[in-house]
Amino acid sequence: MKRNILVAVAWPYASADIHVGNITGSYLPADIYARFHRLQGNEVLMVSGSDSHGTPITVRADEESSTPEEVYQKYHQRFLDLFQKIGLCYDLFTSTHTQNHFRVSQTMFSALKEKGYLYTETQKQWYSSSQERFLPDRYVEGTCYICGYESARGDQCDQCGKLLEANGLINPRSKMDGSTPELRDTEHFYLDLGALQPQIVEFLKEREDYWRPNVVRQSLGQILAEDLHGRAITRDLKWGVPVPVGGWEEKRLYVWFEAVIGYLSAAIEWAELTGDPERWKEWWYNPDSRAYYFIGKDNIPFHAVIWPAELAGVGNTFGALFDEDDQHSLVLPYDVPANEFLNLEGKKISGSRNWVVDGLDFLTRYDPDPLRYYLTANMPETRDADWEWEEFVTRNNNELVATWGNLVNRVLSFAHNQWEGKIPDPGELRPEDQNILEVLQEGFEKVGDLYDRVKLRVALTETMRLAGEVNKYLDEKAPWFEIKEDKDAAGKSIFTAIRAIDSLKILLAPVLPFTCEQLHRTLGYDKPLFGEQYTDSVEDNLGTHEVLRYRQGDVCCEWQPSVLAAGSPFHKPQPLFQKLDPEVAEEEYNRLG
RNA sequence: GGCGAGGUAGCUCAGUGGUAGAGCAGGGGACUCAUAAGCCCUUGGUCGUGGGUUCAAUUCCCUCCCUCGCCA
Repeated sequence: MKRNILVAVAWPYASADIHVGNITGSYLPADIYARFHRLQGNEVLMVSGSDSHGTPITVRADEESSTPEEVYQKYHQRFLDLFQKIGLCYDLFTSTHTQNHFRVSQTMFSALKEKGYLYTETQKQWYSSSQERFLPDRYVEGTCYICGYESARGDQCDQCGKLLEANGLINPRSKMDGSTPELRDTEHFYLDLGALQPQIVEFLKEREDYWRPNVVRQSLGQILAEDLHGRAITRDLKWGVPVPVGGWEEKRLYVWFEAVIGYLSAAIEWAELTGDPERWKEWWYNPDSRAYYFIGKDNIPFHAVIWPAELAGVGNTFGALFDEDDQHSLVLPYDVPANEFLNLEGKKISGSRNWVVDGLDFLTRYDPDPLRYYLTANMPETRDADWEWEEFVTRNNNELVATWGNLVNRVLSFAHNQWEGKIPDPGELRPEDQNILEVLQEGFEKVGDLYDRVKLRVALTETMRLAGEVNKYLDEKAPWFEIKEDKDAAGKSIFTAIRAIDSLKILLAPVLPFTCEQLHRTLGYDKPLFGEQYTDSVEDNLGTHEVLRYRQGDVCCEWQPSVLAAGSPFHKPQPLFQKLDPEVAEEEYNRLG
């Protein structure tokens, strides 16, 4: 039975480049998951975009004497470039700065308001009269009222480590221009999480048995211990989504409230772009569809608590306001398989201290599949992991080149030389041949189950173990001896080995799409394994935004063992992977810091 | 302070109520189809500490210690 799978991927904040930690945290696992389900024949919709609003972008714009729009566009373009190069097959990677997203976000806001889950409250906040704007807490500095440290930030003191009430800072000054801010009243809308708490607790408890413990227990434990309270969802800002209420023209929706709505708005935009504007409902209004949210652990509260609260809160009111469908509620997250963090050589990744492996920079020297492989083999699914250049080189050489790449190369070279580029006809297979093919067949179930449960790291380990089994089989049969005595016997071995390789190709394809596609062509297939990525320009009343799209097209192969036929032609193999000089590890390490 | 995750062979990690596994690294061997890759054999661990439940715990419960994260 075909299933609708929504692969919802974290929205990168458009004010910094993406590094390997970001990639393995959410983007890569999402892509692997989407590719797996595409091979399964399920209806996959993978969406995300650039988180384009918020104060840091306006601050960056001020620093660079440009506009928030220019800042977000710059990084957005770089995201599109990177995602194509590492093969992230988004059905739509868009932006929050679109007319469509504005409309969807404002509808969510209005629906929550109509349901009574919003209220307003007035608070005091630092206001810079020189800049004529309210300052976010972290842009105010002053003397800590606890320890007396003179350069405490508005939200936290770096000396005593205490979190501060910004209003209490002594001698406050703006980090922007050093001027002295004053406290002013400002009114904001709040999301009444307290009122939504029972629904959230029920939502989490229903999923407690299959969610990752660090995601669900943390959230649930915290709520049960301390209860939820309202959170402001508007800001005094000019850049962002306007608040759809009269008299609120000077304020915007707070990014944390609005960005998560992107999962819904991107699906709606995708449907519009494909010319089938109702199609997003197959994922969002269909109670049998499953929504998976791939995020880093820093985003857990927003996806395990706040976004579900927004969705549960609107109920069927979103549809009623948006497209006059009051029969359906929006689908709640099925799973939030958040990853932990990736450290780098034992230390926290830090862009500003150059302790980072940047995605685009990496790809100027290495191929995407070795990156995807290493990040998957080492994915921080249950706890923080560590990127070590030495391990990257070792795994590349020992596992990709030696175990898998060499298996492909030794079999196909031998076969191509001895059978003139055609797959030998094996006649009747021997028990040992059938045995290894059965091992592979069972692999499809086992590995498939692991992928499905988002245990990508183990799925890959198990697949590589199977590659090892095929190497073993080959050494036992030793077709290079068989051929001297009995070419038919060698033909059986080689036929079996090629089928095994062709099957392994499918098992590995979610993780290694580029090299599996190459192998796929070498084996003589006409149609590709996957569709193609492409960019597109979309115009609306906010301007133009580039998007990344995916065209599934006419593909072949499903999540099934190989049925490659005897006699079919194939090409002489080219190495799938480059062996790396061990010195590379040291060179790369020396680039850091 | 509250909530949570993790502490298993030199390294990276699996795993289970019945006295521990993989890969890499280390040691030895036979072979040559292959990017000197692959294959076979092998050396490594009182499964953080102290208790408890049990016929039996690394696996369940509690204390404590260490690491990391989240919240106020």
